[in-house]
Amino acid sequence: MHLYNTLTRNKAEFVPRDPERVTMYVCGPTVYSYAHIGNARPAVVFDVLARVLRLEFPGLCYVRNITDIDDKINLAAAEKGVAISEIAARYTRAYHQDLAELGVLPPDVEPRATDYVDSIIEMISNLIDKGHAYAAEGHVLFSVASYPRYGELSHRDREEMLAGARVEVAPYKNDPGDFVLWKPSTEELPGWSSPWGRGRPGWHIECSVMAASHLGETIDIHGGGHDLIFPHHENEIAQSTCAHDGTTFVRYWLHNGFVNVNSEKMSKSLGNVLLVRNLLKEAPGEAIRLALLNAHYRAPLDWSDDTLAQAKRRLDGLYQTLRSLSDVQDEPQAELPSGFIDALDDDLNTPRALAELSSLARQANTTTESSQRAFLKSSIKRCGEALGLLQQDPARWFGEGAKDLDIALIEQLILDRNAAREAKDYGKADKVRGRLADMGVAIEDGPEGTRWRRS
RNA sequence: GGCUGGAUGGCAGAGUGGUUAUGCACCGGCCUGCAAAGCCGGCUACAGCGGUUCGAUUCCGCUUCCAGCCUCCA
Repeated sequence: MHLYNTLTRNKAEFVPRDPERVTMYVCGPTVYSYAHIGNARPAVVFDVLARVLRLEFPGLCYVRNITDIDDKINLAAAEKGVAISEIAARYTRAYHQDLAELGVLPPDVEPRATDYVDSIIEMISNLIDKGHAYAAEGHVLFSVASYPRYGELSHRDREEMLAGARVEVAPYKNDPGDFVLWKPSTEELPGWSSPWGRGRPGWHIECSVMAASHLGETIDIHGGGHDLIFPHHENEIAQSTCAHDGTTFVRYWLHNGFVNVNSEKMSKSLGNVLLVRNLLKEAPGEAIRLALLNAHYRAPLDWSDDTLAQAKRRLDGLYQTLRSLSDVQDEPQAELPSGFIDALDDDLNTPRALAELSSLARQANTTTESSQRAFLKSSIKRCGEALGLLQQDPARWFGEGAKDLDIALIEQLILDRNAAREAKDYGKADKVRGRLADMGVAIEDGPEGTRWRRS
């Protein structure tokens, strides 16, 4: 498999340090509000990467953290008048629910920052001892000047960064680029006692600590949103590398592109933040997942009014094919077609993989030979599995068993209509079909009788 | 200002130095009582200007436009 590494700006073959235990860390959410589509993208993308890696490396250890200590959480708690822990718990739960709807499998480990404060304090002390950090006015800051390779990931020069600085530099910083490892907490804010007084961790340190705790000093893959390249990941590199005496922190850096909404950046000030839970009212989670995978993960994805509907219709077609294959056996051990594998092995090219999947569906729709149909069904299901799609029963996808539909009535109406057709009373037959259509039910007459689906 | 990455058909979105992406929508045909689904075909796409080349959407340069990051936003 070849992956594009942000650090080298090149696609390179992925060769794990230890094929028995491939290590991947992805920056998870800060739990201060409901997940939006931009949070969903990395979750889905790296879920697919984990699935694909596991095909070759079953010993993959995938860690995705929850950052449950952060000033944004504190702010949300103050605004809503609830306890900070309650905010974190509430949105962690919501995050899990939303991702489950999108077919995202849980990572192997999901550490929470607040469980690692002792280790965070330990790493900070270590950095101070080694001369990479210093305490000032209750804060502890990382000294970027002590790490000459700072800026390597984001391709930034420290001098140049200063020229473009938009923010006032805190007076306790030795260097404007220094960032906070630890900061003091007031009485009402969550805090832990430390050698520098009661306080809480800064933003970046928790990921360095959790990654090292579970995956060791060097990890194979580290992923996250494109915006995290600077400063978050740049700072993680500096901290981790310095704390571990120069040991390589991450071998492959992967970053997913942003989701824009109608060509604009999604932001609270523009009021165009698309929450996963709201999108789930418009379409099934699987359609959202497909929409996310329809673009290459590194490219920006523009979410327009049409995006979800297109994905939904495409899934309709795919499930239609699976439904027509319900008479043949699915072979769970079937191998993935090479074209499909090649696409995913090429820096996780999901659009190309989806094209392969569509091609299999077309073949399945064309052929009548039953062993060939069974083979294609198995291939489609295995491809779907790798992408986290097409795993439900087509009947379920098309709405049978849905609570808001009266199945018995639908079936009775279909019987009525077929009786009318038998009697060549097409006027009545069409009238019944119209009634079903009003209920949101579409009818399909086939050689094996009439079937229906949610329209 | 600095650093990245983009500009592909009605829409979404891959890819390639010369041959079909794929999907959605639309149009025509087949099938069907009619539809739907499916199948077959169509819809003459690669921002602009130069250069390299037998040949460029694909390589190089320039221009225009767009997006992201520049200390706590996935």
